[in-house]
Amino acid sequence: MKETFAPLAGGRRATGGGGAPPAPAALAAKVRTLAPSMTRSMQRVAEAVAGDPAGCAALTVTGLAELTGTSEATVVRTARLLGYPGYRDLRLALAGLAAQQQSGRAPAITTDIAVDDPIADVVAKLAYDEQQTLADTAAGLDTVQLGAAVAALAAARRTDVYGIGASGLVAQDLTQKMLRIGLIAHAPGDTHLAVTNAVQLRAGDVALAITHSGSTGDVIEPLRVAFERGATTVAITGRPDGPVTQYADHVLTTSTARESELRPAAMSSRTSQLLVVDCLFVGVAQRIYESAAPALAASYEALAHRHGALRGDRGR
Amino acid sequence: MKETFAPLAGGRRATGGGGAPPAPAALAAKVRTLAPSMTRSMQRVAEAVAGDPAGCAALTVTGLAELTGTSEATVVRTARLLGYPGYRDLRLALAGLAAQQQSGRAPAITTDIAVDDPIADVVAKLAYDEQQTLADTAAGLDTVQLGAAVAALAAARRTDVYGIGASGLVAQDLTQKMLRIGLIAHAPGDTHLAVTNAVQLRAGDVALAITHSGSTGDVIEPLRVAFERGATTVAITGRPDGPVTQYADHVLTTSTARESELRPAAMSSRTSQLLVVDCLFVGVAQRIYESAAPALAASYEALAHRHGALRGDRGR
DNA sequence: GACCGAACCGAAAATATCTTTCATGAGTGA
DNA sequence: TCACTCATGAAAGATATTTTCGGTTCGGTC
Repeated sequence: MKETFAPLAGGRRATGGGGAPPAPAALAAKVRTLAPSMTRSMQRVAEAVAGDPAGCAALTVTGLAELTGTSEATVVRTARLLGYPGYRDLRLALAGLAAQQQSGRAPAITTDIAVDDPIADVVAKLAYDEQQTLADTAAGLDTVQLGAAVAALAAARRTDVYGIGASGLVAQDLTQKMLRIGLIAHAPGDTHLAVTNAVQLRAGDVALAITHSGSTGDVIEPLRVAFERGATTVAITGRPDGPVTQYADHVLTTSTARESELRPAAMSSRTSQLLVVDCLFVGVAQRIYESAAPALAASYEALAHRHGALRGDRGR
Repeated sequence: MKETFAPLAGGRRATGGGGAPPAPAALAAKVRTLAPSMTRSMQRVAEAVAGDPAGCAALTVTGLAELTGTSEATVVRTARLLGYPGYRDLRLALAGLAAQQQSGRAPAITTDIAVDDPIADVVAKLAYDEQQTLADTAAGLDTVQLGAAVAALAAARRTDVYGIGASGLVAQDLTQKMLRIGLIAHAPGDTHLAVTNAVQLRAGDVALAITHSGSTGDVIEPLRVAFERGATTVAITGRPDGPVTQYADHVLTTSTARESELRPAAMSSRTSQLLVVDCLFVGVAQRIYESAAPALAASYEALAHRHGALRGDRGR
């Protein structure tokens, strides 16, 4: 009998070793995010869980193992990977998810975009998918990590942002915005430049890498250099277990939406990354509001001026 | 290889003789209804359960017993009385209830982002705003104009995309994607380059200008040149009455969401522009599917290879 | 005021469920 | 081909839940 002590029910559960708190409704997103790093058996389990939360919530660990043709151990492993201490907690979350789905509106499942879809359908489906991506990302974002990253950025002497390809544009977006509120940020255009820059970083600086795959060498390399130089490093990636996280003090996970031939992964990852970047920006702007406010106002001013040149500027 | 393939999870005990199916969300009511027929200890348990479903869902039977100063047996008895086969099922229902309650009180995000908003609120509000922007954009997009622009792009000998600042990133995004499916597109980095390029355009080419304000000279100028050279011109702008539309054969309108000091207009306009650009891209990819398909597949391949380097698996 | 019966209640045994360990074998890269 | 890693499930081990059973309290009765 372990009469230890009442485990202080009300409060938040002590986040186990994982670091990522259990997801409430972001489970489907999490499954998609982590699916690539799962083994086949675990994928089967994850698929079953994501496909029928209500049904799986009614199953014991043994039942789910049999249903998916795997073993109890695999089920537990999957639960762990999804961020729960064990199957019991996954099951609880599943029940919650099922209840939400039930009470909520229809799942509104959309089909993939087809080659012969009329243009109006394309618009509707793309908009829906991106909205979904945003919701997933927001739900799956670790606010603790985010807060830490914000704090680091706000206090940084200078910030380097690394990204290649589509992620490079996101990197530039963040850089532009940071410059606009008076922070020093760079987004080196190519890898060599990035590494050269990274060498200059030291404690108190921040290096931020953006890569969907989590394994883009061109981005990892400068981050590694920055990491070793003592800079605070942040990674924005869709693969929280990818190599890039090895050198990241803080990891921000972007969601991975289902993709189709006509809707490459790059689209949803970009949407997801931009949301994260926006969150970082706003968070930082809050922190340094005193000094950022004039800059923000100045931006306003400049824009208003442009608009003013137009016509009756219906402001706002 | 024991592909026994368990038919259904049915193996579990049938719901006891009770006959009453587990209550979904009417738990609080049920507690009140049954309270009179409960013993004192059971009432304590029922009260705790009804008062803090989320908290109780996190407790084991022992924990709840201690919290209420009763015993496990009493907790189980209470669960039975409430219509569940046992505590385990009550707990599951509790988790569902908690999730429902949580999701129920979501619409508090109608306010602007404040300086002292906690980071979690920032995430929620930003995501919500961007979703709103997407919905607005999709609703306001003229599919006829869009279709015409798609047709022009798909048939173009070459395409120039103009954009400055944040819009410049969107321009680059479109350019990257078009190149990836074998179309010739450029996004000149500065105005002079843009104009120089524009001079080369002629009938059968497309020039596409992206500007939120609709009056950005750096973007209008090259578009004007292209227009006069006989190229088909497209404008993506938030001001369908702005100067830029003067030289545009097709105008695609982006939505302008409300902005606040901490959420500059650039954010929502970017989201909006990207959606439009994605629609253009997908539309074009549909039109030239025959030639684009191999390129799209090749992109896939390249990505898969990257992933392959990470770990061995490629489901999907 | 004392006795009796019934029902409440909790401690601990019994059972079910979940978690961990460990040996095996499939797949991979050299 | 061989060594090696890692996924995998069987079974042991740990926890949680359910049941059993006897003590206790309360209300009614004589």
